[in-house]
Amino acid sequence: MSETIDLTDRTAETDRAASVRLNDEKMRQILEGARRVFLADGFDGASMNDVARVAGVSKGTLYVYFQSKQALFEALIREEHRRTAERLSMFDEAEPDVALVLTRFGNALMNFMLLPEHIALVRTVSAAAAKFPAIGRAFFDAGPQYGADRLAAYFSQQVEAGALFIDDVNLAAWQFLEALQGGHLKRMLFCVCEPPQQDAVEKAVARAVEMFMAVYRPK
Amino acid sequence: MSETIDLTDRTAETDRAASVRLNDEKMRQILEGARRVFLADGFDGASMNDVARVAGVSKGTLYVYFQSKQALFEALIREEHRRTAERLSMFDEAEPDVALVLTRFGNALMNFMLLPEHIALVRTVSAAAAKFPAIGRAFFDAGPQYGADRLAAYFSQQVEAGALFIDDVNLAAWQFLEALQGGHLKRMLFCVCEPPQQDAVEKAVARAVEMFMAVYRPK
Amino acid sequence: MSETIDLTDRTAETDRAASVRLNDEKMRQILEGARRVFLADGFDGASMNDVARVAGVSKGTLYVYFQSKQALFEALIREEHRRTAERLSMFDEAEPDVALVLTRFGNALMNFMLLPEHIALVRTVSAAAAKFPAIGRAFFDAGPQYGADRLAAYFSQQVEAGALFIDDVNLAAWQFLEALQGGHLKRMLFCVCEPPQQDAVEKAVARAVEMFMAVYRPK
Amino acid sequence: MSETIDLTDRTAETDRAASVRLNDEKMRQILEGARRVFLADGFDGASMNDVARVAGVSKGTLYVYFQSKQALFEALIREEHRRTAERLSMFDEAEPDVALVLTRFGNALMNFMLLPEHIALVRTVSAAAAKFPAIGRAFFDAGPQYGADRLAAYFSQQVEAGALFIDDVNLAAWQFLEALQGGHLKRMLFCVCEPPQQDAVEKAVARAVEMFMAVYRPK
DNA sequence: GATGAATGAGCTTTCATTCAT
DNA sequence: GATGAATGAAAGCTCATTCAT
Repeated sequence: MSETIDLTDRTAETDRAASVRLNDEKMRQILEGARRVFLADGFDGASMNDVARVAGVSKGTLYVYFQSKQALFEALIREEHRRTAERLSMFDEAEPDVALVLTRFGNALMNFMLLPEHIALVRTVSAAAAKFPAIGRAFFDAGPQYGADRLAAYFSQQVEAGALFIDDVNLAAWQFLEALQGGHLKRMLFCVCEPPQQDAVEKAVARAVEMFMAVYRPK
Repeated sequence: MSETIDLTDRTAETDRAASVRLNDEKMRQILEGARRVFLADGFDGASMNDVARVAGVSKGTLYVYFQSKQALFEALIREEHRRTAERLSMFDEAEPDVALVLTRFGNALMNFMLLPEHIALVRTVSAAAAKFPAIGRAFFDAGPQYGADRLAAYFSQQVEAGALFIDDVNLAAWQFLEALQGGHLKRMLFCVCEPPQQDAVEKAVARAVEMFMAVYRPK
Repeated sequence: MSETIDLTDRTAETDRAASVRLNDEKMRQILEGARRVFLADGFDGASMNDVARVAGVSKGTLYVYFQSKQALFEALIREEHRRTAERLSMFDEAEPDVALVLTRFGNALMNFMLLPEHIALVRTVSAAAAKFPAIGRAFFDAGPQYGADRLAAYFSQQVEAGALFIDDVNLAAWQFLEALQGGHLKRMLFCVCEPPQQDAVEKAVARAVEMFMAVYRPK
Repeated sequence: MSETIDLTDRTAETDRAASVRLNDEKMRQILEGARRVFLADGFDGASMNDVARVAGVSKGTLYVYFQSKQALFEALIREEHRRTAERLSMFDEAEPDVALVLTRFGNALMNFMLLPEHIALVRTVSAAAAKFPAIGRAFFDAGPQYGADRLAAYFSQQVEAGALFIDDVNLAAWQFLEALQGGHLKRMLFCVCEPPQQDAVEKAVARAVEMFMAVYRPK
């Protein structure tokens, strides 16, 4: 069952035909083609024909590397969310100014989340989640949930250090992450438009930090 | 071009064949069938066959009422976001306790946004937005944006009345709306799971109100 | 499971989409096209494309009338073996000369079994039987077995009437039917050649009757 | 043209690439794999992929040893019918009891013909005969026809020796061979079932001998 | 107005075959 | 000599759409 596949534990090797060493270059070509086509058209909207053409390989070759359209899609999403996870910046735990840490983190995160290609990924994965729950879950765990966990851990640290007063660090993390967006992500998700002005984003981040510090900073 | 269609200005009448008065009952049947199928399978994943079967009409009849699959989908989304817009409760401007107003509003909104059928709509529309930007925009304007505008207007009122201190009411509205979600909407969007416990949602709403009041309430 | 389908109980109606009355002419066209293509190329060798072209309908239409290639093939074989069964002539029980009855029957049967189109059917069905046992069994029951049963019943009558002495009428029937062939059927089955000369067949029939009467006629 | 190939005159050597001495072990492996796959799935139903996998060699290697799928199939059938021919037991010309000779021969032949793998071969070859007449003919000549010829030669001997009275030894041979089957071969051909009970086969053989001796034994 | 039969383009996938290594 | 990566044609099948009734 596709539902039971744990995407996070798969390595690229397991996508390949057993005991066969396929061409790495071709593999990259195919995944790149799949990325372009799937992210543009969605799972159902994309055709293997298109993927083959964009990847510059024959349709048959697609099936040498991947068992099915679904398998290719899953491999792609796996690949993508690995990049996503790697992207998540760490917190500078040595920096004593919590507001500064959050501001830096917020700006970095927003810059990434508002990239058109990330928006396309979100769109594609959320649509696919209805059909392939495992894919949606893997993306959620490695992306939003992972980020929230890291942030909550940072908060716990600061609470112990007496720099913050928070009773529910998880909820606090989620709400800070949501507030950061200031509607910009939703607008891009639905409106297919250019990313917002850099200063609008920075202002949203600044206000989110302000709001957060107003509640959770010790008086 | 689908990009130029302005969904918000269309009335149901303009979908119909010119100069013919079609059966309203059939029309409702078709839209209900389309709702079930499109929201379950997405635009590309749905087939007109399924829509016809679920609606209980013949495939030919579908094309009597709608020019194409795309036209039917657009009509459906239009219908849906009209319901959505109607759903958005008003603010009790007479109630002097702002925190209470926001809490009531927040709970009502979250209860609606976390309905599985609303999640399905969000998924479907965001996926379709890549192909049919007009649909995404119409949904955004009538849904999230409309809500933010109403909330911002309420904030302006309260600022004038001296009950709140806000310099950017729009940003404040958006951030309050985002903070309300506390990650629950994202989880449902990606994870195909049951709506969260009622008390978890209420806690998220309460904290969002607290956070908001901490920054914007006059000292 | 295809294995459990009882071909003999199906009527033509059940092949059709439920509650839909499809065009009889088209149905006949399709079955005729299928007959030509399947009997010439076998199940695996035939393509639905070819069937559609030979039948003079579109590929899509094939699937309006039949759910799958296998379903079409099964319907065809059902149709064919109905014709086959009808073909089996009765025995003139009033005729007192048993040898004459057997000679007439043998000649009629051989004339039918050696028809190129019957040979093609035997080839196709026996090959398909490995994949679809139900088809092979249905053909066997309605063809060879049915014939053997009828013949055995006739023998029983003659035994009771004192015209023949047979202890195992079933075995006697089978061996008479086999002896009739005199290698001609095998030659056509493997050699793709013209049916043998009429007099060669008649001689084989005559010898088979002789042989049969030599053992089973009362002295 | 495949029609003009005379399988009976080919030796294994001519299948091989000119002037190369290929590995005999590999050759056997391939033919064994081909036997398993072709006899199970038929010519059209079998894939070179399956043959390669079952044979334990690479797909490329198949084409080193055989020019094409058809060539491999022909080589296999050639191989098979050589085994078949070798299988045909000789007649004990010294044994004075003709009925005993025929009974021994009949039992040995039936035991062989009813082997599931022989049935599979008959099915596969008869199906292939429509497409590759040369294959069907080669099988017929080396199998049924060869057997009938040997038997007819034995009959001639016995006629000359005064042990039998037969005017057409060829027809007599064929009819004895057919009568032996008693329907058992047909049943297995169409019904994909277990071989019949040993005693049922022996009874059929005994009756066939009886019937034969009743006509052709001198009074 | 409503139907459902019919279509043909296009879908995912398989397969016999080739070729560089 | 043996391999397996790569191919493109063709397979079975689906689907949005049209049209005669």
